[in-house]
Amino acid sequence: MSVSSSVKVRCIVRSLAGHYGGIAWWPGDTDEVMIGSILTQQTRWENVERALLELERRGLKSMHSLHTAEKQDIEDAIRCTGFYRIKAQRLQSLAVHVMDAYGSVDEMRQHPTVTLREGLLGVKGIGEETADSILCFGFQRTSFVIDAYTEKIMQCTGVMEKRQELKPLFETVLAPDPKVYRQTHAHIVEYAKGFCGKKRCSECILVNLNG
DNA sequence: GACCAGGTCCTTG
DNA sequence: CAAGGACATGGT
Repeated sequence: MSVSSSVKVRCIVRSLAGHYGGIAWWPGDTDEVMIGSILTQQTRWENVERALLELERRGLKSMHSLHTAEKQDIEDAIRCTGFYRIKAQRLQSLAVHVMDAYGSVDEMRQHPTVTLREGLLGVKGIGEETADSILCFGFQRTSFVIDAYTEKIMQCTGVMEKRQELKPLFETVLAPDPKVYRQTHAHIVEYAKGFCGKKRCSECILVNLNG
């Protein structure tokens, strides 16, 4: 990673923090974050919230209950998030992984981030973004989430690193504080939804926030 | 009706 | 390895 990229990212992070300040994001418990991370794949958050309510109503909003639930019940509960069949499968695969490898969500907390991440990535249907979302927002770890918004903003601001390079770049720049990681990602999503929609993403983030 | 949403996996060239 | 398609519903 080049020095100039680090400088740019540092500047962007600071600008976003100054603009948005501290915003609460994903206050839910660990089980809810794990489930929501899968449901939100390629899906609007408002639809995910409805599915979470429906899962709760059916007593399925936990790794423990999903582990033994009927697949059909899960599908019915999450239909409104789209890709409901594959997502039901992914939720159960995650639940099986959690229960088989650790016995419980609470037991997972005892393990180091790299171990948890490796395990999560081994679950079919959990890629880097979903794994990092779970670690960052569900387990309060310093594992930065790179999503399509982050990638797009980086392109708009002339940070040339490829997607794979962005995670280490941010993790070099950010203070090693879980709260900073969560807020920075939240800031990026907030900004992107406002300025990086559809076609024109020509406005530079630094101009928008500072000029 | 077209197009997109906080991805991931599988198949091709 | 990069690119394209599949998975599916709901909102603009």
